[in-house]
Amino acid sequence: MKNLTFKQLRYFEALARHGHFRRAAEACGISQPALSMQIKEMEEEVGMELFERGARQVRLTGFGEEFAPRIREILRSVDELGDIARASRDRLVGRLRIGVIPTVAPYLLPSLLGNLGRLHKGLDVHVRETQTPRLIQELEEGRLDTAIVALPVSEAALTEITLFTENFVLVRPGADAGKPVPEPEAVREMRLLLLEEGHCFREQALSFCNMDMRTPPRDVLDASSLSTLVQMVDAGIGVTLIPEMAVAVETRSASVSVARFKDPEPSRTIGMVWRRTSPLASQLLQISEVVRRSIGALRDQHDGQRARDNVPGQ
Amino acid sequence: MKNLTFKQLRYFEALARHGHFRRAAEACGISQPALSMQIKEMEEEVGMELFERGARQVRLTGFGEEFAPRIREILRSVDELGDIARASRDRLVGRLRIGVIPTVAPYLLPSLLGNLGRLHKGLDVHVRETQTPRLIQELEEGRLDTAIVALPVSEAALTEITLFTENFVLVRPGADAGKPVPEPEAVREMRLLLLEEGHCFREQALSFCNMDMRTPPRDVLDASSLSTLVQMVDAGIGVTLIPEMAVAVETRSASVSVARFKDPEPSRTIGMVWRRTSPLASQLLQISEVVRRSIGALRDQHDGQRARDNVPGQ
DNA sequence: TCGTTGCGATAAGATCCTCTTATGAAAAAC
DNA sequence: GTTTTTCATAAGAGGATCTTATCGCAACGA
Repeated sequence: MKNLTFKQLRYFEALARHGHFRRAAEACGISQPALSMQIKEMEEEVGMELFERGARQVRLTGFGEEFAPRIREILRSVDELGDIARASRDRLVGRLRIGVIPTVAPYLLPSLLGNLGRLHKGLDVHVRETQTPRLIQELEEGRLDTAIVALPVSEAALTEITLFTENFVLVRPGADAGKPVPEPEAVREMRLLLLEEGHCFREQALSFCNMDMRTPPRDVLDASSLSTLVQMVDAGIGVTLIPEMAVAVETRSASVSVARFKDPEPSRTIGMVWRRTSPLASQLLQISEVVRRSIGALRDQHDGQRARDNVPGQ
Repeated sequence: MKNLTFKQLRYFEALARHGHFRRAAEACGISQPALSMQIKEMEEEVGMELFERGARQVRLTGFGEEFAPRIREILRSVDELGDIARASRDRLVGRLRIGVIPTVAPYLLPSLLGNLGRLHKGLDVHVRETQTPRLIQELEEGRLDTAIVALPVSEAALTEITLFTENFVLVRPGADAGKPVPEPEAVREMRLLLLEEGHCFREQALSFCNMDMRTPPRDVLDASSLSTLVQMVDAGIGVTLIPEMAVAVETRSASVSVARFKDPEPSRTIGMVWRRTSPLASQLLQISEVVRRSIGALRDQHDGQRARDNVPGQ
């Protein structure tokens, strides 16, 4: 049964339908002898006669009739493969496994998932939220299709594209609202609250204050989310830095003040990365556009809120 | 999608399983470039990349993963075709449509169907009981596989084999039991009860009495079954002829007498016919053996009963 | 950083398969 | 009895598929 071919199945089906070699051959677009040979070969392959050649008509044998519905079913399945392929040709479809770092996920995802669902119906999005090193590892193992992280990643096996750059802002207790913005070095002397180890944002914040990773600030509090940090500031425990993106969400229900730094403002660049070999490259570029659009929407929203709250703009 | 081949599907499956071209090729018994080419061709056919070629590993794309289970299902179905063929190779299997004339069916079928069911489990027997011309027509149209009729049929398109020959016996009212057996011509003068037009047995009986079909006997009664004929005789309405085969069943509950004719006894030959082109020929020969065995069992039963009832033997 | 190694892609030629046209044989139709 | 219809067979052309040899690329090790 190893040498059965699709052609033979199609020819079988045509012959069963027409009951006539010449007409069936015509329907298949081949000559009558070609069909005779293929049917014969198929019968040899199967080891049973499939058709009864009468003087005036060709009929399925009882055995052939057992084959016919199964063969039709197989041909249908194969045609369906074609349908699926055709349907997915230019459309982004199937599973998309996307990783996002925790300091981006809660702000970006609601908007992004909404847009993806609207723009790419039939796309099955899986989200993984964890820290950069694990995302990169899973990406390289093929367990993720892409990741949204802070650049640069600098992995030879990965392609990275920039999505946007955002500044960090200082979050202080509401009472500090009017005070001058401290110099980076001055922040070192304040009670600076930071995320726990492993978050790239922690390193970025430390780096801005010119702090070495081996000489941590006086009193660190290892929070697991920006939300916790802001709540801590609100409780008067200290100050913290958060990315602009998080301002709208995190300061909404807290009486804290937000202050921009003087130039050069601290910032981070968020980008998308994927395996250089990924065949999804072109689709991922499409996705990156959707991400930018989602960010844009967030920014507008943020700006609107900033105006209402009288938060210093840039 | 018209040029997909089974080979490609098998190669796809192997590559998906091994995640490695060389090993997959080895598993398929071909060289690595051959596999590369077929996969590439398949991808072109589909219009999508199915595998992601990484530096160190080969993985299914998300799209490929949608294909994989379907392809496995198709391969499974094809293998099943092989299984079915192998299982049916030497065994008589599937549907067997058998036609039987009404003057044989009620006596032969109980035993025959029992034997067929016992000897060929999995054989799906369909029985059609009607008169010879219709059986022959349905046979030639391919709506029956074989028919059991009185020979000869003399159709060029049909093969016929003899199953057995049986005599006709005279059935008279029980009161006539001791009377001498009449000459054939004498029967003509008796009130001879016959089957309705169309039954071959009617013609055979008439022929025995040297009656032309255009000069029917004085008082015909067109019965639709031998059973009816015997009941009529039992009621004293006349006499009839029935084949030996029917004696045991039909005279069991009637007080009629059965008499053999003097040589040459009237008789008929029952045989099996099928299309000369039927691929079932060899299986039908097997079937014919089962029929003979069934007839033999009937005869023995009949002989036993004849001995008990003191019916004249031959 | 530079060979080395492993892997898949590509190239060129041999082989096998499948198709076509031409023809044969058998049965049916006229 | 001749013609027609139909499927099978034969022989050769063309195409598909395989093999061996080789390339290019990336990862790995010294």
